[in-house]
Amino acid sequence: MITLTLPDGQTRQYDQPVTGLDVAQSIGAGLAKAALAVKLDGDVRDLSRPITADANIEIITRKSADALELIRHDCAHVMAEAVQALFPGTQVTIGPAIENGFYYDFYREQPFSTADLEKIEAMMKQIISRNAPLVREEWRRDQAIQFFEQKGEAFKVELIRDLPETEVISIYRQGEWLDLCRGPHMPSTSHVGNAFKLMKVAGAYWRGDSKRPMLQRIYGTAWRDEKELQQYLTMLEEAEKRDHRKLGRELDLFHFQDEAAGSVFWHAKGWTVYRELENYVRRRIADAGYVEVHTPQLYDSCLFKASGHWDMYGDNMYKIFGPPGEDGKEGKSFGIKPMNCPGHVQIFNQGIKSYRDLPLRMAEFGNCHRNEAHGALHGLMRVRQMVQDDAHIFCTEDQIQSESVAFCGLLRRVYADLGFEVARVRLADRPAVRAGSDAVWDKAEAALHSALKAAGLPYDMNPGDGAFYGPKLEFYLRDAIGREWQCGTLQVDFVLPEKLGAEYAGADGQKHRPVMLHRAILGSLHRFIGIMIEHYAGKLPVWLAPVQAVVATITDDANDYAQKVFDALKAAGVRAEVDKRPEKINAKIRDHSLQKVPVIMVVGRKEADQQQVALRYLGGENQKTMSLTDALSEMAQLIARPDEKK
RNA sequence: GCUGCCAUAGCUCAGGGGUAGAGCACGUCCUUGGUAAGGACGGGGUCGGAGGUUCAAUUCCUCUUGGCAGCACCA
Repeated sequence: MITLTLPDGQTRQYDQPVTGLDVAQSIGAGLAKAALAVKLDGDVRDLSRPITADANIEIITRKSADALELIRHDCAHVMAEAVQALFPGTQVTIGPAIENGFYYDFYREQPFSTADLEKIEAMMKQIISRNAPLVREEWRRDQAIQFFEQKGEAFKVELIRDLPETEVISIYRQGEWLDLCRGPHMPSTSHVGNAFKLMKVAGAYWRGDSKRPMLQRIYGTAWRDEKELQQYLTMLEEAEKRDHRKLGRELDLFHFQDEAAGSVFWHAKGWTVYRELENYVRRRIADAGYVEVHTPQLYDSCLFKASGHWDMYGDNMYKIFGPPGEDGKEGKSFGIKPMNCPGHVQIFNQGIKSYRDLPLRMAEFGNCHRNEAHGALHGLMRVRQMVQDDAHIFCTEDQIQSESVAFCGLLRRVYADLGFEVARVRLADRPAVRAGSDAVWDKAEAALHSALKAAGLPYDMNPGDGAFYGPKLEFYLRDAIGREWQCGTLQVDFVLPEKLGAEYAGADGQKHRPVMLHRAILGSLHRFIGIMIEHYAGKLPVWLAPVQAVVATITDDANDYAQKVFDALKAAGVRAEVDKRPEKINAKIRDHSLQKVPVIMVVGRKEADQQQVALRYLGGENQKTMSLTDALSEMAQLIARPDEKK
């Protein structure tokens, strides 16, 4: 007797093994028709597989949350069949469902072109309309290897060989075509529907390993219906409109050029945003008990050799080699700092530190250079020269927890001020290869766990992904169009203080090693500004906007008065401009709106006569006419920085 | 770094073996107009760089630099 429990708590009993389809049918013919798969105790399985034990069961239909993954995975199979039908000799590898869609990696000498994608799409539609059932078969290992070897599918053979002996080797057949696959799949290909689209072709390494062959990955997106697909495509368009590289140029914030690839030319407006943001963080961390320092750019290589960076990250560091000496000896070698930590330890090491000095929170907005690979560069998001809101907290092991709690609070405050929420926190714990004893790791990980609990932040684990020198927290924020960005980080470091000989005198009069917490809230200021530009679609909060108000005249008669308003705004600390061009007011409104200026103050003869301004907000439909005095006090409210607001 | 694609005016882009074109932007002039584009005229390009093929290259080929998408990387 098998007892199956439905989501609503109802139970059903069967005296012999049944399939998911049987269960659906026993509930209703309509459900059986709509069923795509079943979920047994949380595991999604084919509708046709026998159920042999008691379980909680849920019938998955197109409406279920799990349907998308099935649709996408099946779509990947359909695409693979289409590709092999159109391009014989192409080898298949793997093709999973991913966020928003799926991909499949192929091996073929000749690259796929964009035009090929259309052909593949057309073929996929044919395959789907053929509606072949997706049939699961279980094969013996040697049978599977022989079959794929005969077909010349070297990658599949490698996959099978690498499967553990205990693993069942399952094959899914759709008509003539079949693929090695763990499943699950929907009953037949027509369930894929037609709300899919092939998006792009790109290279991807076999098994993610840059030493192995480059495959061709075709990405597609797939949804339940046309409407969802359209929504997704619209979201992509929206993301494109917000692209910070485009807005950066249009709003005259910054530019890039070949002679300094990966470095930013900040224009006056962009630099205003940068300085505002940096100063904001500066005030916030000062309030939180940090001191700010500034350390050198260029160091003798011996420092980075001692810290371990020269060996570990040398390829990504900019190095300078001095001329050889007269005796023919090698010249000195230098490195431009890729991060601030070794410098901070040098400051810590000056004089004698006592436990009374701890925790010592040392911050720096230091310019760091990293020779990032060409392919990694991406606007402000990934640059070769950047500044982090970096700080190192020198503390005792016992202080890790309280410092982490305090940091979580500070980070939340900052994200909220900047218009974001913490979307996700992950705790990356000990990796296989690591420094430090297990006892110390236990303590550090426990401290981070309890810090997150004390801070009331839900989190999940990122097992084994900690740095070799200690566990870390990763903070993600979500932007206006739903994308997540990892910005904040807190890393516990047992290693660097030892390598660079940091110590303090404990209450016991003995020397002790401090622990270092590497932490950043925004991460790279460059990248964060990129994220903010996209989050706000260029319409930065008033306190960050490079130009906060423009005084625009209607006729020349108002020029003198406009100048007076402008002067008053400047005197009140507003970043203002005055527009006296002989253009119509419509054109002026349009120009400044496109420049995302938050406030436009229109002045004509009427306002000049009555010492008023017509104040109009960006994107607003109507305007408020008010006295200049009132306008100034309104502006004072608007430009208030988040940490200065009452 | 790897795979593919791309590079033409400040921007967005068209063109094509016989030394280039649009819209916007820019300049001058006219217009003084009340909340998202007023009008006329004009200036502007070694067609990313270096080689090669050719009578002739911006166009075809090779290399190189940079960009885009993805992969790898991200202390």
